[in-house]
Formats: sequence, structure tokens, C-alpha cells
Amino acid sequence: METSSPERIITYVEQFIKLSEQDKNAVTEKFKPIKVKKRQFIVQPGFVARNRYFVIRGALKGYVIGDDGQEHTIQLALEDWWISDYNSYIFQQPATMFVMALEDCTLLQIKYEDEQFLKNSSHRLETFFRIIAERAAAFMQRRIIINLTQSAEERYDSFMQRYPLMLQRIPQYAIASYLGMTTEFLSKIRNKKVKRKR
Amino acid sequence: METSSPERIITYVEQFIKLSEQDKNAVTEKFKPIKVKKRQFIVQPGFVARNRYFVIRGALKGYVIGDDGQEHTIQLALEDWWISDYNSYIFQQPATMFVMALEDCTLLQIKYEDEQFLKNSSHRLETFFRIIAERAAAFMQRRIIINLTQSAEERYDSFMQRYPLMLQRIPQYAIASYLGMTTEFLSKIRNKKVKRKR
DNA sequence: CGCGACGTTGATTTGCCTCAACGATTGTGG
DNA sequence: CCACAATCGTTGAGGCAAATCAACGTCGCG
Repeated sequence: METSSPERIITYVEQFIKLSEQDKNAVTEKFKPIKVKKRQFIVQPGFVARNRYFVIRGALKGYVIGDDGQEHTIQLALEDWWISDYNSYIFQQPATMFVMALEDCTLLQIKYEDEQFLKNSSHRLETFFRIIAERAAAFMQRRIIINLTQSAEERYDSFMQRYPLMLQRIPQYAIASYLGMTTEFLSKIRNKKVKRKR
Repeated sequence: METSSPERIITYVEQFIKLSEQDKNAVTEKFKPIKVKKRQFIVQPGFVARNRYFVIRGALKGYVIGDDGQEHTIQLALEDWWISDYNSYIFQQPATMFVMALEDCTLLQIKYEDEQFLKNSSHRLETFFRIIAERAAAFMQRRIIINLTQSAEERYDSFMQRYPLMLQRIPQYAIASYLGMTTEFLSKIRNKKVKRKR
């Protein structure tokens, strides 16, 4: 049996702030463990993303379908990452993204209203959510910079270096799409690297 | 004489949360008005961005210089926008960005430590900074989606629609770079539009 | 008035995409 | 437990959107 899920999020939160016993209880109460099976959707376009998810175990992707019908990966998530349609969740407006499990997953789910409650009832928890929002923004800004400044091969290199675990568990086509290139082109990049090493 | 700067930020903050008199005083005290002249830098690579800036009047751009020596616009700001090197400011690490005034500007400047103080001393102000961080993250995610899914011309169209004011005040080359294309290509897009209209 | 900053236009090149065909692996129902 | 389909990755030929390079026009300002 894996470490119990609520324990995991307490540990996670305590990386950033100190929690009173009361805070811990509130957090444990509001985050509900759920299981989702591979290929199952937890967010779909047109519906408001009422929940935010913290990954205890498993892998997921968030993607949009462009006008051309192409799939574009916006987010990837493994253990200890958050996932949802960020825009939809924050503003409680209809989603544009799909979020789908790439493996069988155990997640902790929190409802929008419950998150508001936690933030209102505890300054410390408000601080926690502020910190993760800041980190999300910083993360996305780095991604924007990479996308604007680097070639396809450089983007793949950065990704490999920073997220070696993802390479093992996320299908190539999802990574290619996350990096803003086609599966075919990523395949050619990898092939070129192999040849270069000999 | 323009509306006094501190008043402006109080109005801005009150769009999102209610402020006690004490909060108002604290905010007014910590945000310092400064003037910067066109072409002046307020953030430079290698130095920690110790401040975050709220634009009272003027226009600024944040950009990085890629390995190829090319300039890439990461952020643009007009009245009521925030600007800094987000990563550098949040983590208090050396910046990778330049932030430069495109016009003579009046800004409100807040020091990192003072912002921490405001957040610690008032739950309401903590909430405010949480909200703007969430909005920053949502904004950047939308930009990532646009960059991944749209062609150069579509990106320019979205930009025109959403930020018509920017077109008047930001030089074309900075907009082109913000949208991830060259000045020359943007010029050709605009030219094509003009022709199409006749 | 002259110089630097900004924008335009055309010719050429290129990084990446599209399309198509084909293995390898996985999973699934009979 | 096998057959067959679906999923995933690879490879190659050809095409296109956007970059690069180069030259030139214009405007504002020191």
C-alpha cells in the first residue's frame, strides 16, 4: 500500500509553509483521493473545471484541439504536479482543454469552493496558494522564453535535461506536441542524436 | 498634473479586494513613485530584480537576447500593467531579462522585502498578491496556447483584437518579436491585409 | 541637416510540416 | 491463446510558412 494520499499533500504543503494542526485537518478534509483509469478524462472543453488535481501517482496530459484538428499538449503532470485547465479553474469559466490520464492514476481532488474556503479561513493556506500560483507563473514564463528563443532540437535538449523522468513515461507524440513540434520531427531529432554519438 | 500615483494603485487593488484603512496606508507607504526616461533600463541580466513595477504612465518592454544575438520580447506593459523579470523577482535570483522603457514612464516601485512585509502583515493583501499571481499564470497559459496553436497571421489578429492600444504605442519590431516572428514578416502580413481590403 | 531608429519590399533559403508507407508493440475479443 | 486492430514510433520525399539577407524609404530628433 502506498503512503496514504492525504499525508502526501501535507508533506508537499510543508515544503513551502508551516501548518497548524487545524490547517492540516482542513487540508486533509478538503482534498479527496480519487482513482482514474488510463484514457479517462477529468476535464473537457465546454464544461467548467470545478476541480484542481494533485497527482499522487500516475501521469496525465492537458491538451487542446486546434482549428486544424491537431492536438496540442499544454500541460504534462507526474507525481507531485498539479493539473487542471488553469484558466477554467481560476475564473470558473468553460474549459478549452481536455485533461486525460496517460496511466492509471491516484489523484487528490479539491473543489473550487473548498479551495476558496481554505484560503479564506487561514492566512497560511492563502500564502501557500499564492506561492504555487507564483511558481506556476514563473514556470510558464520560462516555457514562453524557451519557445521564443530555442530551435526544436534545443527545446528537446532542455526538456530531456530537466525532465528525464517524463521521457520514460510520456508517449513521444505528447512530448513532441508539448514542445511545439510534430512526432515525426522529434523522431528525426532523436535519430540524428543516436547517429552523432557513434 | 495626473491623478496621484498612490491613489491609482489603491483603486487598482480595490478592483480585487476590500482594503482596510490600515492596508491602504501600508500600500501607499510601500509603493514608491519613480520616473524613468525612454530607453532607460530598470532590470538587467545578471542582477537580481529587487523590485516589481506597476505602470502609472508610459510603456515598457521586457526582452531576452538569445544565443544567436536576437532580441525576443517576453513582456509588454502599458498603464495598469505590472512588469519585472518575473522569475528573478519571485525567486530573487539573477535576471535573464532586460526591462527597458519605450516611453518616458511614471512607475510605482515595490521592493521584494516590502512586498513580503505587506503579504505577511495582512491576509487581505496576501489575497491580492495571490490573485494577481493567478491571473499572471492564466495570462501566460493563454499565450502558450496561442503560440502553440496559431499561425503568425492568426497571432497578429488575436493581438490586434485584444490589445488595439498596444499597436499605437509599441514599435512594430517589439510586437513582432512578442508574437514570435520577425519584423519583416509582420510587415508583410500587414501589407497583405491592406491589399485584401480593396 | 544628417544620422540613427524604424518600417518596407523582394529574392533566396531553411527548419519544420505534411503526407504516405511501414515496423514494432500492445491490447483485446472470439 | 491466438488473430487482428489499434497505438506508437520511424523513415523518406516533397512542400510551405517563416527566416534571412540585402537594399531602400521615411521620419523624428539631437
